[in-house]
Amino acid sequence: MNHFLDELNPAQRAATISTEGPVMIIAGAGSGKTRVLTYRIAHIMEKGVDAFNILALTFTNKAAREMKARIAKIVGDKEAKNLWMGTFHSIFAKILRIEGEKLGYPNNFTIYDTDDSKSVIKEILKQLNLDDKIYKPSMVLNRISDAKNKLISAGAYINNPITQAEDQSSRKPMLGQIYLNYQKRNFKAGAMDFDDLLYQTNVLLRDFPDVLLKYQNKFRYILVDEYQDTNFSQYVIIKQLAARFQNISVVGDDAQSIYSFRGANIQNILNFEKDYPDLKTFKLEQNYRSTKTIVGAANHIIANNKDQFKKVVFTDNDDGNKIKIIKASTDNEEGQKIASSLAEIRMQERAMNSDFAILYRTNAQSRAFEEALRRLNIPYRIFGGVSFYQRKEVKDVLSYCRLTINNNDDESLKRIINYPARGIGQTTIDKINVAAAEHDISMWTVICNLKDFNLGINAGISSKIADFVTQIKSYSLLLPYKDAFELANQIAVGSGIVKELYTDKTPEGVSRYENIQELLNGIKDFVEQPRTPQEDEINDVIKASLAKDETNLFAEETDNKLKTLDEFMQEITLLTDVDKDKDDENKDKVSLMTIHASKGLEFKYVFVVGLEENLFPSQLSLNSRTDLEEERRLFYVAITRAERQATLSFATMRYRYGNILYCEPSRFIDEIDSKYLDFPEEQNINPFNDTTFDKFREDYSDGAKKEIGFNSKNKNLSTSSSNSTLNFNPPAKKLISLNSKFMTSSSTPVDLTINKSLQQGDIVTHEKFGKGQVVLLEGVWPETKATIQFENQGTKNLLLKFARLNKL
DNA sequence: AGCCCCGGTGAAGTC
DNA sequence: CACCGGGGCT
Repeated sequence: MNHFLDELNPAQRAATISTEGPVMIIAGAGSGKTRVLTYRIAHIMEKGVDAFNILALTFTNKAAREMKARIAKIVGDKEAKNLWMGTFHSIFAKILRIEGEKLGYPNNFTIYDTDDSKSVIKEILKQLNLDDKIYKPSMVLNRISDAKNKLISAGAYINNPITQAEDQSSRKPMLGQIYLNYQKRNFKAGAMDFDDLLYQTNVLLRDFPDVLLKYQNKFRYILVDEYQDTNFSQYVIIKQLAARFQNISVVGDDAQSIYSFRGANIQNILNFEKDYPDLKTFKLEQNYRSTKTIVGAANHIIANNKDQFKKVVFTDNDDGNKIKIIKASTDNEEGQKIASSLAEIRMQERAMNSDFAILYRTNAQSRAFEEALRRLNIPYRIFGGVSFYQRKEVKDVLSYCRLTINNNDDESLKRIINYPARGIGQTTIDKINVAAAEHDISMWTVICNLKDFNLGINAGISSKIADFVTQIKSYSLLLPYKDAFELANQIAVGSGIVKELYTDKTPEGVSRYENIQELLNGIKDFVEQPRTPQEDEINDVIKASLAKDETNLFAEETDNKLKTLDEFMQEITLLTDVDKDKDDENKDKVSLMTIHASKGLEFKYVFVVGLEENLFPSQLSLNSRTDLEEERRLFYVAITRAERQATLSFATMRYRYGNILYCEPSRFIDEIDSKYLDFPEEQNINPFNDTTFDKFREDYSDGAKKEIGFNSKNKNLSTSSSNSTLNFNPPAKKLISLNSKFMTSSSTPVDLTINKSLQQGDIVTHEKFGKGQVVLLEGVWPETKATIQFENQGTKNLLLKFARLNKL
């Protein structure tokens, strides 16, 4: 049998066997990067290194799983299982579960998602009496996120003259204070946001040399995939961990760096060379994935960027088909043309649905393709977009789970303390919230000791709150004894959510009910899968800490085999879009996703759609060269996903933001040498003549200008000279809204004396419904309901204490 | 206490 | 156009 090293070309082989010391591998698209990474790990293990001593950081959990499976085939399942492999976020979340108590976090800390974070920021704005129009929560969160990814603490932020000057000049001087409060609040709630997982890991490694040493010794070999997309915070973690043994290898491709918006920094590659002067660098330049046409076109595209490493990607594969350009008149037609082109290729090439991907710049573009595919009965799966875990009903159940695990999780508490309705109103919740903020404690602590706070909450509501506390406590006590499925099921039923949804027989209600079932099924699957060794390790630590807790009387009886709810929650919060694919992997479906999500994947046939100026490249990227270059790298990533054939499409008109927008083909199409391209036939264009294509573009932009010519008033609304918008504001609609405004503003106070004395048969007038007759009176004042037959508006049931009536 | 309707506002990519 | 928050309605 061949040894696996024999499968490699000389460059790959050299990169694979150079296991000691710092190594940088610059790997072009499709050059066998994953194979090298996999074999490197296998090779290190064959040399006798224990899998427990190897840390591999990948971009998705799915990539980690697949790589582990490949390694298992070489070194055996048992050994491979012991590897520490996963995304930065999931690996360091696990380490923080073990070590976080040193930083004052509970080991069952909650991970706040972006919604939670924004909600916390909104509260802080309220508390500080700041305008959320000026301090937009998403903007504030971005700013905090940036700071954390640069390892700037709240204190440092406030004391830093540069950030202060920036915030002063943007009229947001309180950002530092918000950041400080945000950290305090999250800490108090025992919660970390995504950036904290990296930031707090840095704090841990900085402030606890013994911990640093422990992990330096543990992770003797460190491998980082997609290194071009790491940010400063990640870079420092790696640098610290590798400092002792220096067996650090990074694999990346500067041409595929597409995440600068979340702090990724190409500079990390350059810094790497500075940090490790005795670094060995390898270049993988032979592409095994794609045809000569695709590789050639991709090289052509990327050559337009100034910032790049010298690298020549080449292939010995066939020439393959030219890259087809599809022109559509509208976004919907684009969907149809892509779907039928897909069906045609599928038939001609006898391809599977799963051989195809449709890649777009923004999630909002997916709709037209979904519709067209559905019409042709082509099964598809869509990655990203609104996640299953974001659905209201799912989040409700998960909030119960989160609060059960971490009672201090204020965000979850607020969500469910009155859902399903149990008579704890907004006023009460506000009081609790204010008290918690004042005393710097969690809302849970307040409601557990309600008597001590004198909040003016009456006995009735107090007892309802006490019931709620008892209920959650009963779940928390069960955590160690029930598996995740049993407990989640008990929570879903016991909370009343299942009942509430079950009684709702509307289509939406049924679908919500099904989503809860799906969630529970997912938890069941999770419970049935055995733990990995790292998960066992973390489990031991958490269970040991539970045993220390004297309030937990039965901790020593805990069944260690049990996969518990807290483990499930950890797992799902850090899934990437690609990881979240719930479908059976074997199902034969077309993949729809953003180009960002497609990174690292490959498909035989790829459609890159929406190639229009201001969409791709995005208009937000047009202000700076570096942004435009990132956009171009994104296009490079898209094209290089294709093995056999790539197709590009654009529409000349599309709906966006409720307007019709006329579009011009993307400059990126121009940037490809036309010898690689196959233009639409009806245009009768000589594909070997670039100037003809320029003309073709001008025709479209001219056409657009002509068509919107009558609407010149609106022209100045558009952001670029070549795109114009048409605004549709039907006058009729305006009138209606004016009318209703008029009606509500002229309202008069309700005369309750009249309402109280109404009798059956009385004739009344209502300012909205007109004239009518009382046909029925039910209930005792002030809950009296009247059924009134209006002359023109039909029969209405009105609550008399509210209804604005006059007696005639 | 919730539901509904209105008007205002925003609109890229993600762990 | 889609989403959200506010305020009116019952």
